[in-house]
Amino acid sequence: MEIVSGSCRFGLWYVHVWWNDTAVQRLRFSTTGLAGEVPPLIRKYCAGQPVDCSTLDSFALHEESMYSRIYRAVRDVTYGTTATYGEIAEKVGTSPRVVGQAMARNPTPLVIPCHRIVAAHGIGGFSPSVEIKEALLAMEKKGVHKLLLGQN
DNA sequence: AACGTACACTTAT
DNA sequence: ATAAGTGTACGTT
Repeated sequence: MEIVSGSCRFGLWYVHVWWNDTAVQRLRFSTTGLAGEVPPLIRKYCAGQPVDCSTLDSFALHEESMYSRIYRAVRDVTYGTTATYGEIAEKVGTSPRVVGQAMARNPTPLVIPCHRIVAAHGIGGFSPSVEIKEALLAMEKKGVHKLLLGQN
C-alpha cells in the first residue's frame, strides 16, 4: 500500500506524518507545514483530545532488535503517566543509556510515546526541542484530569 | 571484523 | 559538582 504524508498543528509546531493503512512509517516535528492528511487519531490527539496515539501501529515495533524491544516497552506506558529511562532499561534488560539512545532515534514519536520517558531526576531530553515534551506531558495531564472530572 | 566513540542515563563521591 | 559505569549502534579502519 502506498505511503501518504501530511501534517497537522501542535501548538507552534507542525507534526509531519508518513503513513499507510497498516502502520505509521515516520513522524517528526517541524516548524513548517506539509500538505496532506494525518491519521485521524493523531489529529485528535494534537487537538487536545485524550486519545492515545500508541494504539496506532509503527513499523519499528516489529523487529527483533534491542531498540524494537525498548519501543514495545515504551508503548505500554499509558496516556498521562511517565516512566524513567532506568525503569524501561530494567524491563528489557539493558542500561538506561541505551534507552536514551533508542528514544533519540525513535522514528515515530507519539506512536511510540517517548515523551513519557523521563530521567530519574529531571525531564530528560527531546528533539527537536524539549519544550515539545513539556507541552505534551502537560497536555496529557490536563487530558486525564478532564477524563476523570468530566469537565474543563 | 575489529575498534573507537557518542550518547535524550544513573549512581556514588 | 563531578566522575565512573553502562550497552548499543554506527562510523572508521
